[in-house]
Amino acid sequence: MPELAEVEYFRRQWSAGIGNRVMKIAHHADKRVFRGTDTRILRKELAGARLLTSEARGKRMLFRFSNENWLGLHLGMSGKMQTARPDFRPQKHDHFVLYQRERALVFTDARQFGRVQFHHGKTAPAWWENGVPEIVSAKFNRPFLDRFLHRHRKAPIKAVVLMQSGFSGIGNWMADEILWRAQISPSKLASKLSAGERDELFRATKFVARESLRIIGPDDSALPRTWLIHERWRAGGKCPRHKTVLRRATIGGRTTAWCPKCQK
DNA sequence: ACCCCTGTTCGGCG
DNA sequence: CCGCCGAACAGGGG
Repeated sequence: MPELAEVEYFRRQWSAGIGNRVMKIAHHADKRVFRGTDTRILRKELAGARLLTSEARGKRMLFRFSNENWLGLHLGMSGKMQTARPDFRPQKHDHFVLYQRERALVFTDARQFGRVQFHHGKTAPAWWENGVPEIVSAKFNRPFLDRFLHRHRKAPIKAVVLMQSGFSGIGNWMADEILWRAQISPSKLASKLSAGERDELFRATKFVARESLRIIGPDDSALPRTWLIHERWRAGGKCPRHKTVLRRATIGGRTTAWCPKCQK
Protein backbone atom coordinates (compact mmCIF):
# COMPACT_ATOMS: atom_id res chain seq x y z
CA MET A 1 0.00 0.00 0.00
CA PRO A 2 2.56 2.62 0.93
CA GLU A 3 2.98 5.46 -1.54
CA LEU A 4 3.45 9.11 -0.69
CA ALA A 5 0.11 9.60 1.01
CA GLU A 6 0.09 6.35 2.97
CA VAL A 7 3.68 6.96 4.00
CA GLU A 8 2.64 10.29 5.44
CA TYR A 9 -0.23 8.62 7.23
CA PHE A 10 2.02 5.99 8.78
CA ARG A 11 4.67 8.54 9.73
CA ARG A 12 2.06 10.32 11.84
CA GLN A 13 1.20 7.10 13.62
CA TRP A 14 4.40 7.53 15.60
CA SER A 15 3.80 11.20 16.41
CA ALA A 16 2.34 10.37 19.80
CA GLY A 17 5.88 9.36 20.77
CA ILE A 18 7.46 12.73 19.99
CA GLY A 19 9.12 14.29 23.03
CA ASN A 20 9.42 10.95 24.78
CA ARG A 21 12.34 8.73 25.59
CA VAL A 22 12.97 5.26 24.22
CA MET A 23 13.22 2.88 27.17
CA LYS A 24 13.73 -0.39 25.38
CA ILE A 25 14.01 -1.78 21.87
CA ALA A 26 12.85 -5.07 20.38
CA HIS A 27 13.92 -6.18 16.92
CA HIS A 28 14.45 -9.19 14.67
CA ALA A 29 18.14 -8.62 13.97
CA ASP A 30 18.57 -11.18 11.21
CA LYS A 31 15.72 -9.91 9.09
CA ARG A 32 16.19 -8.39 5.68
CA VAL A 33 14.69 -5.03 6.71
CA PHE A 34 17.96 -4.33 8.55
CA ARG A 35 20.20 -5.00 5.54
CA GLY A 36 23.20 -2.67 5.65
CA THR A 37 22.47 -1.57 9.21
CA ASP A 38 24.45 -2.51 12.31
CA THR A 39 21.64 -3.22 14.73
CA ARG A 40 23.94 -3.43 17.74
CA ILE A 41 24.92 0.21 17.26
CA LEU A 42 21.31 1.17 16.57
CA ARG A 43 20.19 -0.44 19.84
CA LYS A 44 22.99 1.07 21.85
CA GLU A 45 22.46 4.60 20.56
CA LEU A 46 18.66 4.72 20.53
CA ALA A 47 18.22 3.32 24.02
CA GLY A 48 17.55 6.33 26.22
CA ALA A 49 17.24 8.75 23.29
CA ARG A 50 14.24 11.02 22.94
CA LEU A 51 12.20 11.12 19.72
CA LEU A 52 12.30 14.75 18.57
CA THR A 53 10.84 15.16 15.08
CA SER A 54 9.95 13.26 11.94
CA GLU A 55 9.65 14.04 8.26
CA ALA A 56 8.62 12.23 5.09
CA ARG A 57 10.06 12.75 1.62
CA GLY A 58 8.42 10.70 -1.04
CA LYS A 59 8.28 7.18 0.31
CA ARG A 60 11.11 7.74 2.77
CA MET A 61 10.85 8.79 6.40
CA LEU A 62 13.40 10.22 8.78
CA PHE A 63 13.00 10.26 12.56
CA ARG A 64 15.33 12.48 14.57
CA PHE A 65 16.30 11.50 18.11
CA SER A 66 18.32 13.25 20.79
CA ASN A 67 22.07 12.70 21.04
CA GLU A 68 22.47 13.09 17.27
CA ASN A 69 20.64 9.93 16.32
CA TRP A 70 18.63 9.45 13.13
CA LEU A 71 16.37 6.64 12.04
CA GLY A 72 15.37 6.11 8.42
CA LEU A 73 12.33 3.99 7.53
CA HIS A 74 11.01 2.74 4.21
CA LEU A 75 7.79 0.74 4.06
CA GLY A 76 8.51 -1.21 0.88
CA MET A 77 5.45 -3.10 -0.35
CA SER A 78 3.87 -4.20 2.88
CA GLY A 79 5.28 -2.00 5.64
CA LYS A 80 3.04 -0.50 8.32
CA MET A 81 3.49 1.53 11.47
CA GLN A 82 1.35 1.90 14.53
CA THR A 83 1.37 3.07 18.11
CA ALA A 84 0.48 0.31 20.54
CA ARG A 85 0.21 -0.17 24.27
CA PRO A 86 3.45 -0.28 26.24
CA ASP A 87 3.02 -4.00 26.92
CA PHE A 88 2.87 -4.76 23.18
CA ARG A 89 4.17 -8.23 22.30
CA PRO A 90 5.84 -8.30 18.86
CA GLN A 91 4.49 -10.88 16.45
CA LYS A 92 6.29 -12.59 13.61
CA HIS A 93 6.41 -9.55 11.30
CA ASP A 94 6.83 -6.81 13.92
CA HIS A 95 10.52 -6.43 13.18
CA PHE A 96 11.21 -3.25 15.10
CA VAL A 97 9.59 -1.86 18.25
CA LEU A 98 10.58 1.21 20.25
CA TYR A 99 9.14 1.07 23.75
CA GLN A 100 8.40 4.30 25.55
CA ARG A 101 6.91 4.63 29.01
CA GLU A 102 3.36 5.02 27.75
CA ARG A 103 3.37 3.37 24.32
CA ALA A 104 5.17 1.18 21.84
CA LEU A 105 6.12 2.42 18.37
CA VAL A 106 5.83 -0.54 16.03
CA PHE A 107 7.25 -1.16 12.55
CA THR A 108 5.70 -4.16 10.79
CA ASP A 109 6.65 -5.53 7.38
CA ALA A 110 5.63 -9.01 6.26
CA ARG A 111 7.42 -9.02 2.90
CA GLN A 112 10.48 -7.11 4.09
CA PHE A 113 10.98 -4.97 1.02
CA GLY A 114 10.99 -2.14 3.53
CA ARG A 115 14.06 -0.97 5.36
CA VAL A 116 15.33 0.36 8.68
CA GLN A 117 18.43 2.56 8.55
CA PHE A 118 20.37 4.22 11.33
CA HIS A 119 22.72 7.18 11.39
CA HIS A 120 24.68 8.82 14.17
CA GLY A 121 25.89 12.35 13.48
CA LYS A 122 25.26 16.05 13.86
CA THR A 123 23.41 16.39 10.57
CA ALA A 124 20.95 14.26 8.66
CA PRO A 125 22.49 11.26 6.88
CA ALA A 126 23.82 11.64 3.36
CA TRP A 127 21.22 9.23 1.98
CA TRP A 128 18.46 11.54 3.15
CA GLU A 129 19.62 14.46 0.99
CA ASN A 130 19.04 13.05 -2.48
CA GLY A 131 18.09 16.33 -4.14
CA VAL A 132 14.77 15.09 -5.52
CA PRO A 133 12.03 17.73 -5.13
CA GLU A 134 8.84 16.89 -3.31
CA ILE A 135 5.91 16.93 -5.71
CA VAL A 136 3.97 19.39 -3.60
CA SER A 137 6.94 21.80 -3.41
CA ALA A 138 7.65 24.69 -5.76
CA LYS A 139 10.79 22.91 -6.92
CA PHE A 140 8.68 20.36 -8.74
CA ASN A 141 7.86 22.72 -11.60
CA ARG A 142 7.47 22.64 -15.36
CA PRO A 143 11.19 23.07 -16.15
CA PHE A 144 12.04 20.19 -13.82
CA LEU A 145 9.31 18.00 -15.29
CA ASP A 146 10.27 18.82 -18.89
CA ARG A 147 13.94 18.04 -18.22
CA PHE A 148 13.01 14.76 -16.56
CA LEU A 149 10.73 13.72 -19.42
CA HIS A 150 13.47 14.55 -21.90
CA ARG A 151 16.07 12.57 -20.02
CA HIS A 152 13.77 9.53 -20.02
CA ARG A 153 12.32 10.16 -23.46
CA LYS A 154 12.70 6.56 -24.58
CA ALA A 155 10.70 5.07 -21.72
CA PRO A 156 6.91 4.67 -21.60
CA ILE A 157 5.40 7.46 -19.55
CA LYS A 158 4.08 4.98 -16.97
CA ALA A 159 7.65 3.87 -16.22
CA VAL A 160 8.79 7.51 -16.00
CA VAL A 161 6.07 8.44 -13.50
CA LEU A 162 7.21 5.54 -11.33
CA MET A 163 10.81 6.78 -11.15
CA GLN A 164 11.56 8.05 -7.67
CA SER A 165 14.31 10.32 -9.00
CA GLY A 166 11.64 12.52 -10.58
CA PHE A 167 8.24 11.59 -9.15
CA SER A 168 9.08 11.33 -5.48
CA GLY A 169 6.60 9.13 -3.65
CA ILE A 170 4.55 8.12 -6.69
CA GLY A 171 3.84 4.39 -6.84
CA ASN A 172 1.72 2.16 -8.99
CA TRP A 173 -1.77 3.27 -8.06
CA MET A 174 -0.92 6.99 -8.02
CA ALA A 175 0.84 6.68 -11.39
CA ASP A 176 -2.28 5.14 -12.93
CA GLU A 177 -4.44 7.77 -11.25
CA ILE A 178 -2.27 10.59 -12.64
CA LEU A 179 -2.19 9.28 -16.21
CA TRP A 180 -5.91 8.62 -16.16
CA ARG A 181 -6.59 12.16 -14.94
CA ALA A 182 -4.19 13.61 -17.55
CA GLN A 183 -5.78 11.39 -20.22
CA ILE A 184 -2.44 10.03 -21.40
CA SER A 185 -1.93 6.44 -22.50
CA PRO A 186 0.53 4.75 -20.11
CA SER A 187 2.47 3.14 -22.96
CA LYS A 188 3.12 6.41 -24.80
CA LEU A 189 6.83 7.21 -24.90
CA ALA A 190 7.79 10.25 -22.85
CA SER A 191 9.16 11.92 -25.98
CA LYS A 192 5.74 11.67 -27.66
CA LEU A 193 3.87 13.83 -25.16
CA SER A 194 2.61 17.08 -26.66
CA ALA A 195 3.06 20.38 -24.83
CA GLY A 196 -0.58 20.17 -23.83
CA GLU A 197 -0.15 16.67 -22.47
CA ARG A 198 2.90 17.71 -20.47
CA ASP A 199 0.73 20.45 -19.04
CA GLU A 200 -1.99 18.00 -18.07
CA LEU A 201 0.56 15.59 -16.63
CA PHE A 202 1.98 18.36 -14.46
CA ARG A 203 -1.43 19.44 -13.22
CA ALA A 204 -2.62 15.89 -12.57
CA THR A 205 0.57 15.01 -10.68
CA LYS A 206 0.25 18.00 -8.37
CA PHE A 207 -3.46 17.38 -7.89
CA VAL A 208 -3.24 13.68 -7.06
CA ALA A 209 -0.31 14.21 -4.69
CA ARG A 210 -1.91 17.15 -2.89
CA GLU A 211 -5.35 15.60 -2.62
CA SER A 212 -4.01 12.24 -1.49
CA LEU A 213 -1.95 13.91 1.22
CA ARG A 214 -4.94 15.95 2.34
CA ILE A 215 -7.26 12.97 2.54
CA ILE A 216 -4.71 10.43 3.84
CA GLY A 217 -5.84 7.37 5.70
CA PRO A 218 -4.66 3.80 6.19
CA ASP A 219 -6.21 2.77 2.87
CA ASP A 220 -8.05 4.19 -0.16
CA SER A 221 -11.51 4.27 1.41
CA ALA A 222 -11.55 8.02 2.00
CA LEU A 223 -10.54 8.95 -1.56
CA PRO A 224 -13.32 10.32 -3.79
CA ARG A 225 -15.50 7.73 -5.51
CA THR A 226 -14.73 9.45 -8.81
CA TRP A 227 -11.07 8.33 -8.66
CA LEU A 228 -9.72 5.47 -10.73
CA ILE A 229 -8.27 3.65 -7.73
CA HIS A 230 -11.62 2.18 -6.76
CA GLU A 231 -11.96 0.51 -10.15
CA ARG A 232 -8.46 -0.45 -11.17
CA TRP A 233 -8.23 -3.87 -9.51
CA ARG A 234 -11.81 -4.95 -9.87
CA ALA A 235 -12.68 -7.48 -12.51
CA GLY A 236 -14.68 -5.54 -15.07
CA GLY A 237 -13.60 -2.24 -13.51
CA LYS A 238 -14.90 0.79 -15.42
CA CYS A 239 -13.62 4.25 -16.21
CA PRO A 240 -15.27 6.66 -13.73
CA ARG A 241 -15.73 9.17 -16.57
CA HIS A 242 -17.87 7.21 -18.98
CA LYS A 243 -17.96 3.61 -17.76
CA THR A 244 -15.77 2.17 -20.49
CA VAL A 245 -14.24 -1.11 -19.29
CA LEU A 246 -10.64 -0.55 -18.22
CA ARG A 247 -7.74 -2.28 -19.92
CA ARG A 248 -4.87 -3.95 -18.12
CA ALA A 249 -1.32 -4.74 -19.15
CA THR A 250 2.20 -4.80 -17.78
CA ILE A 251 3.84 -1.49 -18.62
CA GLY A 252 7.09 -0.31 -17.12
CA GLY A 253 7.26 -3.69 -15.44
CA ARG A 254 4.10 -3.10 -13.44
CA THR A 255 0.46 -3.99 -13.81
CA THR A 256 -1.23 -0.96 -15.29
CA ALA A 257 -4.91 -0.13 -15.64
CA TRP A 258 -6.18 2.54 -18.01
CA CYS A 259 -9.18 3.69 -20.00
CA PRO A 260 -8.70 3.06 -23.72
CA LYS A 261 -11.34 5.66 -24.57
CA CYS A 262 -10.03 8.72 -22.76
CA GLN A 263 -6.30 7.98 -22.51
CA LYS A 264 -4.62 8.52 -25.86
C1' DA B 1 -1.42 -25.52 -6.10
C1' DC B 2 -0.68 -21.57 -8.66
C1' DC B 3 -0.54 -16.84 -9.62
C1' DC B 4 -0.63 -12.08 -8.29
C1' DC B 5 1.11 -8.08 -5.74
C1' DT B 6 0.60 -0.03 -4.12
C1' DG B 7 8.89 -1.26 -4.26
C1' DT B 8 13.74 -1.18 -5.06
C1' DT B 9 18.13 -2.98 -6.67
C1' DC B 10 21.10 -5.22 -9.70
C1' DG B 11 23.00 -7.43 -13.86
C1' DG B 12 22.38 -7.96 -18.81
C1' DC B 13 22.04 -5.81 -22.96
C1' DG B 14 21.40 -2.38 -26.74
C1' DC C 1 28.87 5.43 -20.28
C1' DC C 2 23.69 5.82 -20.34
C1' DG C 3 19.48 3.92 -19.65
C1' DC C 4 15.75 0.34 -20.23
C1' DC C 5 14.14 -4.15 -18.83
C1' DG C 6 13.39 -8.38 -16.34
C1' DA C 7 14.54 -10.96 -12.33
C1' DA C 8 15.05 -11.38 -7.54
C1' DC C 9 13.87 -10.46 -2.93
C1' DA C 10 9.59 -12.75 0.92
C1' DG C 11 5.30 -13.64 2.35
C1' DG C 12 0.20 -13.38 2.24
C1' DG C 13 -3.96 -13.68 -0.14
C1' DG C 14 -7.23 -14.92 -3.94
